[in-house]
Amino acid sequence: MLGAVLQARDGDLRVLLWQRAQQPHLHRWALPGGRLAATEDVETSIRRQLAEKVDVHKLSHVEQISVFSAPDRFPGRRVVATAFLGLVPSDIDPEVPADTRWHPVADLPDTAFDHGEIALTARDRLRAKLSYTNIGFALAPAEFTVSELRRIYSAALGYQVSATNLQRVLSRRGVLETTGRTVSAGPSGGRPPALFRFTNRDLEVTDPFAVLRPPSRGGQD
Amino acid sequence: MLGAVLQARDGDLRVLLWQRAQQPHLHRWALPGGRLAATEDVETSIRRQLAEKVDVHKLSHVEQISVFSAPDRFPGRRVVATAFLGLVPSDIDPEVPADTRWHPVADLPDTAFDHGEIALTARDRLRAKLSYTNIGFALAPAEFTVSELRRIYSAALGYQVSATNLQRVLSRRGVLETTGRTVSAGPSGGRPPALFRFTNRDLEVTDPFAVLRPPSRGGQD
DNA sequence: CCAAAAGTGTTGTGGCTACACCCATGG
DNA sequence: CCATGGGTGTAGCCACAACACTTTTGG
Repeated sequence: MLGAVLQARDGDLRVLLWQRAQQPHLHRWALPGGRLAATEDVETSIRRQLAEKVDVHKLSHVEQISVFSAPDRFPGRRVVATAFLGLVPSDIDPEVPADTRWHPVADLPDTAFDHGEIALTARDRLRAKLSYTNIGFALAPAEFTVSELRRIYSAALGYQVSATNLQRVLSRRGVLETTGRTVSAGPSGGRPPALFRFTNRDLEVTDPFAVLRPPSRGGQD
Repeated sequence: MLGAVLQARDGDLRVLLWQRAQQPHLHRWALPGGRLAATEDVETSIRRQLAEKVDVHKLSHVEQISVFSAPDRFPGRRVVATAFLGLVPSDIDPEVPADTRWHPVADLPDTAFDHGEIALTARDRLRAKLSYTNIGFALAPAEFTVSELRRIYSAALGYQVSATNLQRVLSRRGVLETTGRTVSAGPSGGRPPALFRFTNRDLEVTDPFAVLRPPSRGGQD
C-alpha cells in the first residue's frame, strides 16, 4: 500500500517522500503508505494512510497504478505492494512531517526499495492522462488564469506548453469554461487575465483517441 | 489472482470461464485463477495458474488490470484479487476442462462474485489499446490475411472495421508488413490475398496521442 | 466473360500547431 | 504612449474515414 502523491510545485512536478530512520534502507527516501485494514477497500485505505501519516487530506484524484510483486523487491520477506497515484491541487500546502519533502520527480534522491520506479510510473500515467482526459482539474486550483494553468501543465509534462493552444484545446473539448471574472494585472502591467475553471471535477475521457472508430452511420456494438 | 483470458473466436470476443461446483455462488461462472506462491511475482503466478488449471500455455500477452478489494466482494472473509488481462491468438484452441467455456464478453452468463465486471474491464482495456498500440499481434496468428485481421479487430471492438483502412493505418504506423507470399483464393473466387505479419510481437505504443505535444523544435524535458 | 474478393488512388475533414496580430492594462 | 502580458484569427499540416476504382482470381 504505497501512494505516489504528486503536485505541481515551483515549476516542477514533485512527489512526496519521507526519509527512513531505520534499516533497511536507512536514510533513503520512501513513498508514504501502510497496511490495508480489514474493513477497507484499497482506495479508502490509501486515503486514510496519507491523511494520518503526511497530513494529505485533500487528494483531488486517486487511482491505482499497479501491483509491485517481484519476490526480491523487499529484503527478507515477501511484500506485495499496491501502488497509487494521488494528486494535490497546486494551491494546497499540506503540513508535512519533518522527515518529509517534496522532491522533483525528474531528479529523485536515493529511493528505498523500488519506490523510485513507482514514482516514475505514476508520473508517466499522469502525463498520458493529461492528453486525453480532463485530469488537469486535479492539479489546478478551483479557479485560475490560463498562465497559471500553463505553468502547471508545463511542470507536469516536463516541457513548455503554449498558453494559446492549451486554452484552445481544453475549451474546444468543453473541459474549461470562463467564470466571467478577471483578476487585476501584475506589477509590470499587461492586460488583466480572465479567470477560468474546469467544467467538471470528476475524471472523464475527453479524447477517446479511437483510431479505427466505429462507422459514422450504422450500428454500434 | 484472477485471469480474464480473451480470444477472438467465431466472430466474437470471448472470455474463458469455468462453472463453479460448490458454494458460494454454485453454478455461476468464474474467472480462472489461484493463490500467489512465495517465490513468484504476480505475472509468473497467473501464467502458472492458467497453464495448470485451464491448459492455457500460450498467452501472447499478459498485463495487470487492477486490484479488486471491496470488503464485501467475497462473502465471509476478506479477499483481495489482482486481476489480469491475458490474450490468446485466434488460431490456438487450448484443451480446456469440461467445466470450462468460452463465453462472449458481450453476453456474459451469471458470473460469480465481481468476475463479470472484471471481464468487462479487461475488454475495455483491450479495446483502448487496439487504437494506440500494436496489441493486435496478441490476438492474431503469426501470419494472416487482411480479411482475417479485419474479422479479429471487428470481434474485439464490437463493430465492423474496414479492411481498407485497417491495413492502411497499421501499415502507416509500421506495425504491419507483408510476407511477400499469398494464399490461394477461396471457393467463390476472388483475388488471392497476401499474407501479412506484425513487425513486432512485443507491445509498443504506436500512437502516443499526445495532444499538447512538445514543441517541434526546441528543448525537451 | 462475369462474379467475387483483394487491394490502391483520391478526396474531404477535423483537430491540432504555429505564428501573426489585436487588446487592455500599469507606469 | 509604450512596454508587458492576455487573448484571437488564421494558415497549414497530418492522420484518418469514406468511397470510387483497379487487380486478380474461380467458374
